[in-house]
Amino acid sequence: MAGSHTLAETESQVSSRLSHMTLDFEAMAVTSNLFRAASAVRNHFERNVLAESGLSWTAFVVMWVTWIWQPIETRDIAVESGISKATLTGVLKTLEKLGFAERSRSEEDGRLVLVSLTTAGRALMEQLFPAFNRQEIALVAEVPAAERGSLADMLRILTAYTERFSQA
Amino acid sequence: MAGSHTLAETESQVSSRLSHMTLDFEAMAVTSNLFRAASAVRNHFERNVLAESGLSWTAFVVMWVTWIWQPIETRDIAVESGISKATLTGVLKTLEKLGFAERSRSEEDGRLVLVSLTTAGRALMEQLFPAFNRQEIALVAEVPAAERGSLADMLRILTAYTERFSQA
DNA sequence: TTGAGATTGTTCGGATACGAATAATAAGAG
DNA sequence: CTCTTATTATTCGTATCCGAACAATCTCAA
Repeated sequence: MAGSHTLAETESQVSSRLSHMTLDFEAMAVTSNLFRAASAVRNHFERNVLAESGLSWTAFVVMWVTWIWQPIETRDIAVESGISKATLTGVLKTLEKLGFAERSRSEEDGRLVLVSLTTAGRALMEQLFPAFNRQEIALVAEVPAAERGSLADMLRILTAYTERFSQA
Repeated sequence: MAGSHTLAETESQVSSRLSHMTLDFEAMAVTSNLFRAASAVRNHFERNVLAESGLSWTAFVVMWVTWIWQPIETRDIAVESGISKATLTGVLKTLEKLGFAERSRSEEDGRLVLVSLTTAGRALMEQLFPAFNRQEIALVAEVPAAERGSLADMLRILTAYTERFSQA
């Protein structure tokens, strides 16, 4: 949200719109920057690492989760990937069409569907994941080393807070 | 990505898949947590603050930017909101249909389109934004006060890094 | 055993989301 | 004035993305 305008300009404009309200600009800055960072980094990775493989960010995450834990049930993939069941169904359809993943009914429980990577899918991940990690390293290198752990921890705190609600 | 499994479990599984590679787990944790946090917080806000107004997260951000800077050119809205021009066209169509925003051709430059909120749109923002900020405050309160500024700064660093590429 | 309730994956409808192509307009060199 | 180039918003095609409704399957108490 803080694009071409400076923080001070934005705060001044917001204040003039809601002069009667007491607003917490620090809280605004955190959520605003959280989403700017996430979408900017996501687009960067999609264009510079994933583009040639034809995978979207979400498709890559689903493949990664499957790769690590296969065979894995779809409900678990959805939770680990942070997407809904409905979205996962579509992504799996895409991955099957590309020949990277395959579904199979569970023997023990007819409601469950197990997912595994194909040989081509595993080969892709073995090539793609190291390239992905190299980009992650370059990205995180921008943050002072002493603060990286703290950054990861604080992000975990934000996630934990929101997930506290969805369990009820 | 780090859902029901612990960090140690995940690292162990990843190592067994790529035992020959040297991986930076700290870098992995930062990007992974960045996206988990962003999507978790986004879903939380959509369900608990935006749902009754019928706005999506993106629609809200577009309305917020327009509200602050109106009248504003669409190209600027796209940059400030962190979405593509193509996406913005669709979101504006939705907001016009809901009666919250309106488009008008620029007098000086026939290529430009200026966007403003309607009376109903401004009324909605005056009610919605304080509620939104209250939720932001509750969320950020989870992070130790002394580290909040640092968190915002580090997120800004990540954004700046990726945007360094897209300018060339 | 049976039937009500819970769980799971899919489908459906509608709204993002992006890159590429496109039409309209503007700017600038000659 | 004109033609080339640049800029802008839209359209198009395709892929997410979610909530709600749904059918299939399982569980477990009566």
